Amino acid sequence: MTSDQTPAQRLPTLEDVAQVAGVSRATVSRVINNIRNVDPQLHKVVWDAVTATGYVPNRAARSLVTGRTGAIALVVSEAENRAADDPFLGRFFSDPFFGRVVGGVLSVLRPSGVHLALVLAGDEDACAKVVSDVRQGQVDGVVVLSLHPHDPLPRMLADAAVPAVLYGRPAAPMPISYVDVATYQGAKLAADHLVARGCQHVATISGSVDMPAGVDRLNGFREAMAKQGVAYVPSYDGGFTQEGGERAMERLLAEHPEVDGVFVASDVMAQGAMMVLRDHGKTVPDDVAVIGFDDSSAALSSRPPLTTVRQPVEDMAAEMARLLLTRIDSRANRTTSVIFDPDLVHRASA
Amino acid sequence: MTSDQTPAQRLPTLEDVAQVAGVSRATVSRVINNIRNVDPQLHKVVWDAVTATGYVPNRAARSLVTGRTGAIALVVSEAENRAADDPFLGRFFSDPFFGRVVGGVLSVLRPSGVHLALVLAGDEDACAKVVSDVRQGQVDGVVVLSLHPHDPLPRMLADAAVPAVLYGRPAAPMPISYVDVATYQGAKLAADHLVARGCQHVATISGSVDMPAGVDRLNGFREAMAKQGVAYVPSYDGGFTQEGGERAMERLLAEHPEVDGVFVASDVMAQGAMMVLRDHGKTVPDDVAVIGFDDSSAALSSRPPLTTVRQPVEDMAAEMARLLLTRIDSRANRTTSVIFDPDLVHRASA
DNA sequence: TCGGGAGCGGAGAGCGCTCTCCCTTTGTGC
DNA sequence: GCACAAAGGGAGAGCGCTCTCCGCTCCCGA
Repeated sequence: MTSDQTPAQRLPTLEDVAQVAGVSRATVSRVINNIRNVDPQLHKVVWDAVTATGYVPNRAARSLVTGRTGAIALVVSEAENRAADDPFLGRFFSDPFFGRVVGGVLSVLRPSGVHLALVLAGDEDACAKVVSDVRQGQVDGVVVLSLHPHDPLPRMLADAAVPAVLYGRPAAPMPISYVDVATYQGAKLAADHLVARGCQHVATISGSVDMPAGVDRLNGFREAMAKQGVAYVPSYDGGFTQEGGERAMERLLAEHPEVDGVFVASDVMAQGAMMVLRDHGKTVPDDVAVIGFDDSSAALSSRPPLTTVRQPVEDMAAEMARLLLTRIDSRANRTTSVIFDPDLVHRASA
Repeated sequence: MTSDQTPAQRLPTLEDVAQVAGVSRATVSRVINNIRNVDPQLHKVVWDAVTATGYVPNRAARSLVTGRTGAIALVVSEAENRAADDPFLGRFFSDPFFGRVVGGVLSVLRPSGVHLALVLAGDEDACAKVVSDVRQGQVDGVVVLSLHPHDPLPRMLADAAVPAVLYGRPAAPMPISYVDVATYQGAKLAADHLVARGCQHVATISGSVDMPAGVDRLNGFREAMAKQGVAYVPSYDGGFTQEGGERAMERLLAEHPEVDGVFVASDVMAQGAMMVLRDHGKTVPDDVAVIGFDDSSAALSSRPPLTTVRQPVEDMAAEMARLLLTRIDSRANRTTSVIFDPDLVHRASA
């Protein structure tokens, strides 16, 4: 009664485990970190002692000596000069995308005990902060969701040669790892589906053409239609916003009233486009078939539900985490890219 | 040339700063942590040395001795027995709410250098993990977004007497800190606005009545209408989903076709309700005025844009962080609640 | 039988920081 | 002028862990 004056206060340390197991601190450490050959019997004895004591490694102490923090940052970078009231960030969090990314990343991180720190990088200073954070060992690396084509963060990370993985190909070529979806292939799925439905007059509403996703979705669709023998596809820029999608569809209907199939480069734009179609008395998909891209929440809440090209977001996010952990482990500064195949999700709009 | 073999490798430590400043390590530490009286002149000398060396405290070393990690977790808890394919999490990330919470929390955390770790607690095991994480010092405390009334996490946190702050009053009374919005007051704003518009036949579509938000929004609205002399307000349960809102509106129109004003307990339900109104040839707000609650993305993307009761989410989230940091600092186990005033955001629907 | 290597485990030195002592210096009241 | 207090600053002991040495044991081939 007098010996244990700290009932539930002090957490068990390596020393405690070592004492229970009857070995030295070093051996317990080796067992826990699976280093070198430890006698299998001892191995078991040590693990029993670990469970008996309820030992959990102190990550601060471990960090101190290894120089790793055991944490990576998920950076949501929206850095770009623009009006302070631009609700872009709101719009970004506006669909399951973010949640899917987090889920995918955590599925890889959790088993390895690595923490995920959330960081919002709103301007160039914040980007600089991110870079210095990883250089100063606040985190071991970063996974980046970069929302703008002119975001300086990817370049800064590449220059600093710091462990980082992007979601999506960077706007300009640079030595940095990323995961992406095979956009051309996705656009082809949409094109082939529209043609198979018997659409005779196909058009497309594109995203901003200064973004890789915008360009690729447009060119991919054109190429796929060309393969189907359709030499020309009218296209209208919707700028990846709902209002842009509405305007683009207005123009499209005005200039090509005979249109009976549209590939819209994002679900949000498609939602706007379908509202306009409805206003013009066109039914979807009977008068005009519509296919979106992303499979965001807009795809489900729109009427009718949107047929759309889906990216395997969770898998891509998980791969980001995997790439990053590998990169951190093998201190080599190699950049890698992994490209995933998209799916066509069949719903009512096409 | 031979002395500095590690050009940009080794980060400056307290020792380095001390050497530059010509004082001891202890003094630098005192200056940096603002502890005891240090000669103001020395104070300046030390800070100059800090900037000169580019020193940044090593948080692992600091954690090791203070026993604090300098990190808190943002737990998104959706634990509850239900179908695996329930897309609730997706729906949750489906609006700016999450982003606004993160922004609010980070605005407080950033200046104090505290990290925000994201944790998804999907089931009871994950909740137990959260509790043990904070007991084992993986994080210093948790900020919780609990999505279900039967979520076991709040109770577990309360029982463990661990630093934690909830967003929203817990479903059952328990000793745990939380921030919330004055729901009755918000409902009153909606009621008064509908009456002021001249609505004669007011009804409400409520959320799930097993959730505090559901009950309070309903009762608050009834009470406020009663104060306006309206003894009875027909109400229909929409279960906080878009489909539920649609069904509730269908029933409402069937049973009370004369309705000319509706308070809908969430924007998502209001979006569904407005679609139904439109299908029935009713215009909003001329035939029927609609007021939502939350000010989520649905409020802006719906047609017409939704007049809605807005919670000061950023402020509330910031307060959560503040409460948590205070609680962590003063190891006392005191629970607090802070209640915020809602606003009525005037848009086109009412 | 003996040397040598391989395998296994222990001892101990820190990682960078905070914080408790303790010494020095300066101020203050009689 | 002296005793005492108070305040500023230094020395040094760890926090809990990893990892490099190093020594012991065992096994194998010569």
